[in-house]
Amino acid sequence: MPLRFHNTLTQQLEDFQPLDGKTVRMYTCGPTVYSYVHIGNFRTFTFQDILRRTLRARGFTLDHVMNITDVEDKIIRNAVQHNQSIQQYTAQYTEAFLADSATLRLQRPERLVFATEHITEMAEAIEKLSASNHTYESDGSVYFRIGSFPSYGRLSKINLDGNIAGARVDVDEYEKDDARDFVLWKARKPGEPAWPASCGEGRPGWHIECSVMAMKYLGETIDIHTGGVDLVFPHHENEIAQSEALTGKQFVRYWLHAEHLMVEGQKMSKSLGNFYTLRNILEKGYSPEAVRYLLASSPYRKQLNFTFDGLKGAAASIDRLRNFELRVSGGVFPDGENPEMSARAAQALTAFDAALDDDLNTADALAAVFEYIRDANTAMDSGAFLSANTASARALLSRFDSIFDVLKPTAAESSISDEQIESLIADRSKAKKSRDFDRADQIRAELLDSGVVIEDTRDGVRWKRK
RNA sequence: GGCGCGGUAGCCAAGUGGUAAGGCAGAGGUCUGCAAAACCUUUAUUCACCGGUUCGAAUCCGGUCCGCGCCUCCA
Repeated sequence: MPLRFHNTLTQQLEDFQPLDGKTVRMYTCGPTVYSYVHIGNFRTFTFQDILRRTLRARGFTLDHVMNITDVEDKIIRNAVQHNQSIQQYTAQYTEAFLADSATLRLQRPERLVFATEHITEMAEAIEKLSASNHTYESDGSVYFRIGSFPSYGRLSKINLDGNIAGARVDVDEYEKDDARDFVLWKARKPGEPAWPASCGEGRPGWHIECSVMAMKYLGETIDIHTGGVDLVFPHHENEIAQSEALTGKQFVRYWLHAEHLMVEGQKMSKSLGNFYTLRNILEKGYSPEAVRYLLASSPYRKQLNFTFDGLKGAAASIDRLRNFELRVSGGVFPDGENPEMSARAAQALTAFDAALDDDLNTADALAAVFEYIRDANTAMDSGAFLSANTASARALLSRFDSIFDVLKPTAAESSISDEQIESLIADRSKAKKSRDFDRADQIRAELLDSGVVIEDTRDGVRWKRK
């Protein structure tokens, strides 16, 4: 089955193929670095990571660009409050974002690009748009006239005719011809950072940065563009208008949008007290892998209900996967190969890939892995799993982890070395042999205090760090 | 008002015409010095509700109710 994605533009599942058949040119909307990125943002970024990894697993080369928005109203306001330049102010949150992303094992895009490093290109783009009558100037600011772009609204299916009853429409803040016209260049205001441009000193609007940076690095037509659903309108709609008004070519072939995350069944908001950053959650003692698993386990087009029960469940699921991996790598199996078990693993691998190919159905992909694990465990218990079957089991786990990336525990500072652990386990085995179970249990408790779990199996003692 | 996503067991969640995946949690059991791990059994005659189409519907159609998002630079 071919790789298929749901395209927001057509609202249909479509077979995916990059324009040149080989390299996927992908642009993902990154964070605005005015504060710590929250867990809802990371739902979207985790989806982008699963997308990246799946594309690579299908053999495509990736050219993935993510922007960092480092000039914007909130940034300016906060920087002024902290008596810092916007560069100083954004640097710390860019750092934090990259660190958090690494904690969640999000692969770095091929290029991270910063808005403030592309002001010249943005000003040039605005100049071209003005030359072709897509803009107008008002009080020193430059606006894009959506009336000049007939297919405006195609992505978001927004109705441009008539009033938007019930909607809040800003009509007075700027002198706009149409309420939905958007700003390309904001005239300089006292105390704000500004750059010189032919249309006057000022700073770029938000939408223009993505168009300019995407096309600079990826070309006029790119394969995939992603973001959260809230970006469909107006951000992505505006990107299309600007870009296609500039080039006359289709800007993006596949638009993919991640649904939002809810927290305990409610919209995440500061006033409800359910607003979390990754750091907030890790401070409560949850592992980064559990967070990653929870964010990745639900398909991206469904709202995800983030709960602490769900996090505990995610951690338990990871334990099950890791226990199986330990059993495969540390178990002693009879010689030979059971062809049925090898076929079972191959079937699971196929099902895993097929689920991901189907618009990244991660829940279905996980089911394929868990079903295999149950069958393999059963076979191990009955002696039907043979030594040569470990290869196909490992192949499946490896494929799984190339996408989900949760098997390897995050290294924690440990007070105890592997040698000390082995030595204590040897002591405990001696104690057990002489039926001194009190001593044996005491050693087990000591190890547990140091974060080491030991388990007695048929094939000897196995241990893992918690 | 417009556009969009969704309502499946205690919780999370797959399944888009053929007779309800998977994970977590719970109960009982096997194994074990104990524990853990693992396995087995068990937990939705039923998929928000009502009507229709069909041999057959969680899946298609119509209607109703409910949740959420967007409709001003919020993932």
